[in-house]
Amino acid sequence: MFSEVAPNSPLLQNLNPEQLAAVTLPATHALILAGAGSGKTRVLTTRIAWLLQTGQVSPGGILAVTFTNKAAKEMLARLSAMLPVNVRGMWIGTFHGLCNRFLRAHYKLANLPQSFQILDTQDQLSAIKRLCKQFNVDDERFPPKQLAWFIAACKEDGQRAKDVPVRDEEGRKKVEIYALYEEQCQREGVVDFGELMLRSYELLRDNAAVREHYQRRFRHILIDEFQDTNKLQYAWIKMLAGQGPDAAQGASAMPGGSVVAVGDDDQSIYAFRGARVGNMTDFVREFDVTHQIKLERNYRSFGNILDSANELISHNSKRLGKNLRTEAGPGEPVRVYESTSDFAEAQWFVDEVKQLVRDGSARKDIALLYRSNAQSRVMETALFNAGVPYRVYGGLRFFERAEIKHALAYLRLLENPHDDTSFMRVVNFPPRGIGARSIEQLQDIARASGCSLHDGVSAVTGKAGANLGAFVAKLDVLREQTSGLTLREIIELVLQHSGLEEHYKTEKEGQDRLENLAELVNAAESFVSQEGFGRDAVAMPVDELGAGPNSTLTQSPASQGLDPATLLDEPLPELLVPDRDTGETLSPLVAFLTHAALESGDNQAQAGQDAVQLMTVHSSKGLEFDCVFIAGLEEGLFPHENSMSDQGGLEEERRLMYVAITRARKRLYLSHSQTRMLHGQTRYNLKSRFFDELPEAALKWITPRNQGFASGLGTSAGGWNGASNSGAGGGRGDWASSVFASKSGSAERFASPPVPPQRNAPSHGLKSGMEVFHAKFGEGKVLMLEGSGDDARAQINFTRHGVKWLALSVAKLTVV
DNA sequence: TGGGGGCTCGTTTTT
DNA sequence: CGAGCCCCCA
Repeated sequence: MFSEVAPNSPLLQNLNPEQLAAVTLPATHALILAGAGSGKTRVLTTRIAWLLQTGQVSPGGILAVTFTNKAAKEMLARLSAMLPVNVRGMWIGTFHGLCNRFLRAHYKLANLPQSFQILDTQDQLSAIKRLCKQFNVDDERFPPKQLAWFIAACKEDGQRAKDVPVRDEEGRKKVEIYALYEEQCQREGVVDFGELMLRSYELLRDNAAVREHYQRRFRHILIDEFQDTNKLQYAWIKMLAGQGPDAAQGASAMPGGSVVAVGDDDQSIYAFRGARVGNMTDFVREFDVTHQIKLERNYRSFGNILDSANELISHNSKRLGKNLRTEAGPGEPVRVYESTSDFAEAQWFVDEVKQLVRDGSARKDIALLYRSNAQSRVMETALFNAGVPYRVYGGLRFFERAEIKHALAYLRLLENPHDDTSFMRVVNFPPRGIGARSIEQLQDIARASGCSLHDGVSAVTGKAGANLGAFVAKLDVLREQTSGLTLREIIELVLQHSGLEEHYKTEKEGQDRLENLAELVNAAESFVSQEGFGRDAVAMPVDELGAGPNSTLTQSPASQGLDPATLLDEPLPELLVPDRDTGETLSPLVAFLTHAALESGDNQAQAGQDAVQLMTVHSSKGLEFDCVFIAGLEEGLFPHENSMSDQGGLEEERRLMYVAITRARKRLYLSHSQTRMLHGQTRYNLKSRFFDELPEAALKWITPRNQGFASGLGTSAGGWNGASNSGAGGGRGDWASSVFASKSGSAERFASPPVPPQRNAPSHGLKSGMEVFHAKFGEGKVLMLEGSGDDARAQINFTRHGVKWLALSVAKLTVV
């Protein structure tokens, strides 16, 4: 065991036995099931540090993959804090970042221009729209969004257009468009996110020399958030690890490195975008994984919170199996609140936050989580009115803002005039009299002669030709003027001469945009200095890539406390890729543009302030807060109605809830509302079934009884009163003592195990289709019925008042 | 050409 | 209800 090499290494101190085992695993394939808050990132980084320190591998032999830039950065930061090692030689980054690095190094073999640009989702969509227009695709039958999704899904599955099975005419057309889109991207020298992955994979698959080089190089492959990998990413890893299609052939297979996959099947919440939890079991089977370690000790939350998470997730059937435990004691109960309306819920939330802040909590340690973005509005309004600083995550990020995208488009055209997506974006921005007709004319010419829009301009005649010519001339002049300038100077010049700056100066809402453009200059400046062209994958000199494992150590091994004898410093076999001979480096501009595409930047609104954090449950993954509020826990919202049709969907919702619960360190609040404004209509929601899946003993119901709907519900039918309180609390009428079950009530507490609320046996005698009369809303027709007993509700289409949901225990209805 | 009015649609998202 | 999109009109 290598662990004997450095048994007393300070690195290994304070690790629990499972963590220690994971850190010091032998060089085999292993799966680490890392529960929420179990110190996963620490284990990953410590393992890398330990491997380096014990001389089992040199930095060049490490490949560590994450999903987000944030995770990659954190890993690098922790690592350089642990070891005085140059992180340059290691390949640590996101899947896409590493694929980009790989493709830049082998751009010729990948059949790409060295300065290829990356299309983000917006760019990809506009490229598809342009394509559809050009080929007269009916955008009713084939919405560009759907095509974009289709193409991305194909690529995630590793399928080129020719590989996609065609079943019907519609499928054939989609595949045809996919093929045309690929052609267009290739012609324009751009790649989308999926293409970064797919083309890297194909290059590894098809080029034995390249494949074997990297298989030999990467002795240790570590993957974070493995449950989120898609099919292609898993195939890519298999290829790099020498477990690809040719592995079984024996003789020709190169010895691949060890793969340590870290993940948590209970936190798999991205199936909707192609993630395959099944990769975890596939991995165990296909790599003959013999070492599996569970990290179940949680260092984040108190017992009641963990009990809730454990109990909830135990309702899922497809699990690898894992139970979080803590030594921190039970802590406070999980507080549950039921409100009458979404407004009331928001008001309660704000009041509670104010109280927490008065009691000494920092606002930034308080988070509000919700299932869908639309829920933030009412909460924001309440916070705003109360003057509580808050920050909403999600939304447009820095490099996605229109003015930034415009500036980047000019910059991209300097590097690559054939980037038609960028050309289209700014050909008439700021407005310079080039309208749809001129552009159509140009597109026709370009298509006819198979050239880029830029090259087609010279053939356009008349006034349109003159205007277009002036635009292209301006670009050409800019290109000349900026050659040899620093990145900062290039951007400043472009902002001035493109007319962007002038345009936003005169626009009345332009001040913010001008500030953002100024920020772009800053971003470029700090990219050049801080990222230092090496820490960041994109800017690495090409000749460093693929070099031997020690070539990137800046200090001698001995000076780093490494034992030279144990370093794997034999030179790697020559790799016959032309780019290595040239020693060319990427221009700072290309590097910066790549950085902008791969790292869309923070949404910097109110950053840095001590503000309450608002976000969806999805974007809360990986974060933790002292106090967490999960709001809108209602059937249809959470679990979301669109996910409830199948078992898999419901289980993913449950995992989502599990993620949400496990964000909390000290205090957790759950809330649901009886009514909610949705799509401009008041909806009457049942409380989420997830309440029925939580341990009663860990909960504390804090809703006053009988507050109900007596206070009035505006246009509603009078709504609920306390007695119909969703059956939410037993012990009705006694809320001062207020520690009781969230569901069945004290009378049934010792009865049978939790039973889902009955959803049959209506007692009201209504049926859908019946004509009814309501004192306030008049005549209507029953559309739908839900629930039973006190929870029974009917959806009724009133002739005069439209569709409404009514609580039958309250609404006075008579059958006509 | 571009702004405004009318229309539709409405989970979750990173790269 | 409100955001984003498209089309039409000035």
